[in-house]
Amino acid sequence: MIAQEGYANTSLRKVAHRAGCTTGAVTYYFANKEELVTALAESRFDGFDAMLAAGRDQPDIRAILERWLLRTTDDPEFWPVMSQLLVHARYEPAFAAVIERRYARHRSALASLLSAGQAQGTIRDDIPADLLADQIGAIGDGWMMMFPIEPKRFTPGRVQALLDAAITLIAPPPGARRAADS
Amino acid sequence: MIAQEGYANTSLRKVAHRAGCTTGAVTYYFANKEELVTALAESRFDGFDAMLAAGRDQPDIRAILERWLLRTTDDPEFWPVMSQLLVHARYEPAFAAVIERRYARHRSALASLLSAGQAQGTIRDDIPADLLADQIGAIGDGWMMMFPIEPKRFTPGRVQALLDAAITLIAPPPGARRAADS
Amino acid sequence: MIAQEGYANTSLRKVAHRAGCTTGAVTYYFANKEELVTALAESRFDGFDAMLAAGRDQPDIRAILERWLLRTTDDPEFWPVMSQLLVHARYEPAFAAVIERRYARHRSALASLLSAGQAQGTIRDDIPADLLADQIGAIGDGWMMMFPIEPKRFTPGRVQALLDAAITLIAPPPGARRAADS
Amino acid sequence: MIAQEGYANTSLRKVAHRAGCTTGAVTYYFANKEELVTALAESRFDGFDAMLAAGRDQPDIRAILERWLLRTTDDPEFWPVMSQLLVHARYEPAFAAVIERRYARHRSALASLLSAGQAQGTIRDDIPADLLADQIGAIGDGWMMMFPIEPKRFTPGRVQALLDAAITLIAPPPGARRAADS
DNA sequence: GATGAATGAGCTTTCATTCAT
DNA sequence: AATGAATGAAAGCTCATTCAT
Repeated sequence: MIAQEGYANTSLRKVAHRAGCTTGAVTYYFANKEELVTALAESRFDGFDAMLAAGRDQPDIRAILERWLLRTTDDPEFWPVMSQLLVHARYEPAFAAVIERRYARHRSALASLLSAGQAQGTIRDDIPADLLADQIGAIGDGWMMMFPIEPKRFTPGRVQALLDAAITLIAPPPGARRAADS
Repeated sequence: MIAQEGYANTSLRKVAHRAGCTTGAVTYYFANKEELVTALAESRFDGFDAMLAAGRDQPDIRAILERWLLRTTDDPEFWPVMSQLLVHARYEPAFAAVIERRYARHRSALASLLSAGQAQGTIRDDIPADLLADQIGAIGDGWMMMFPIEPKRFTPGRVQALLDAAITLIAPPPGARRAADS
Repeated sequence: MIAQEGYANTSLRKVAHRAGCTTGAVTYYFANKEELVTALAESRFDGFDAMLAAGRDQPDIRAILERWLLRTTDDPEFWPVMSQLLVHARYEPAFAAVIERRYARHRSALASLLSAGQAQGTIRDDIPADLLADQIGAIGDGWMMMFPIEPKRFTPGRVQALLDAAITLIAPPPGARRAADS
Repeated sequence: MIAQEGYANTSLRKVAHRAGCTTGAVTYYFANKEELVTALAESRFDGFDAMLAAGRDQPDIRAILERWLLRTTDDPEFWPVMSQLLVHARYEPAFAAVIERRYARHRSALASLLSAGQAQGTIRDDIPADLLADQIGAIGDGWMMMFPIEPKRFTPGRVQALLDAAITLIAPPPGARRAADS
């Protein structure tokens, strides 16, 4: 509902109707709208975490980014929903807290992954891992933000190119890599 | 109003009250809410363009990024407003068109700047300029998205570090630069 | 509406319908339900004050009581409305304040009237005027409270008898009167 | 619940929650809300009757009034509950019937008490006993009505003074008493 | 140019009530 | 005996919009 109509146009009535129940049933399970939306946010993050965990055994920064990007085709509503939720988080405190906690966790996971990559020489080490994680996170958020507005720009080919470019950005410079190899 | 209360909590009534006029006056000048919001978006882009134009004579990618980031302290409501507008653009076509047009212009300006930088050897050239522009744009959007939610993470020091890291990401790798210099 | 259906069964919708306008029109003039009800209370008190003022030139305790009692036949909804309002006042502070202020005024007016009567020897003076005023007020409130529940008990004859009895209660005792006469 | 939040703000949900059971349990024991409220009214009257009966052996009009007034400090919720119930009785017939029956009984008990007093010469006999009973009842109801709104006016001292005044009002006038004595 | 009255639809939420379990 | 899911109506209130003035 949120993905298709937007947060502002999503009413409990419409949600109930789409869920095939009455408005009363919705408010029976969720004390109020904020609680419903917060539960939705948690569930989306859970789904995303599960997806990340699926590839935990062989942690690979490219695979992570790829999975994030493939959410687009995988579940084309994931980004639209998340961007709606994120943008409204600011005005619903209980909700903002969820976002903050979850995002911090993702960032630190990403940072430790990058840090490991730097030790192995597969990630450039001229930028601290936490800053790299912030930039990668920002790139992901930026894509997420633009996708709902200009989905046509996210063709499979372009997505692939963006992915390659992102990998290249954080790869060690050829000279440095050579130095590490020697 | 939008920055402080969020798009969903912004009504024509409140806008009128803050503007010191009646609701009727608002609807007199703007046929409907979408037109008002679209006008607001245009004006924000205009302001941003003016800011960019101010440094047009000596185009410097670092200065551009710096100006974008400094919007945070400069006009702390710029990012919150823009993120609210962007996220709602999807559901108001006339409005989405404005975004699309303006963003495309910014991206191509950024791409030509990066392209010039690549020719001069100040920007890495192992990634096509248009892809680099997309990534830089995404980073900017990502920052814009997170700032309203976690403003505390955007301390002046962190902003500076993020800026430096972004510059480093798109700088030519040491080896490549030396090769270009020779 | 309140008189006929009771406070709890009175909705803005019903009020609007009876007033021949939309719910929006009601909330346009009254910010919320409490404000509407408070305005109603004020207006009822105003009406009652006007009625009292009409006989101000020749202040006569019997006439006052008579007018209060005749409200029953005069405007048979006055008591039902007032009792509903009074009972709900406790839970709507802005509204309770109005009641308190207005009642205090009536009580003091009544007390000074009784005091004057005591000086003239037309009112018993073995009970302080303010206590007498409280008792008279309580009698009036008690009538007001019972009337809506058992209107049949308030036949014109009974009302007259109650009035006579009340007057007798506060009249000077025969002995005392004789003493005053001498 | 009714005393604290008012009749209009009392829902079966809240009652159930306070009783530590489910809404279903409430509707299991009481077919509907009116039945619950009626049962409450009966129980309150029962409690009041029990209190009156406690002093039945030595019937004393002052003691009766005193007990009624002491309900205030005894059980400070008695008056607020009763006034809420009474005022709503009008709009719930089954409930109004209970009130009518119970009140009639109290009034006749009071009237016979007063009549006996008149025979003994302890109560003024220039007003028929039934009218006196009505007035005393009205005074009690008036106090009950005002107490929830302005509890601060009912200090122990004031309550005592009101009680004394009421007794004085219905006492035989000094002259008449002397005449009866001779 | 601007007002302010008014509309009517829609919102979130609360509620009494029903009923299968 | 009691639960708890679910209903459907109604509540107070907000809103974008219209329009006569």
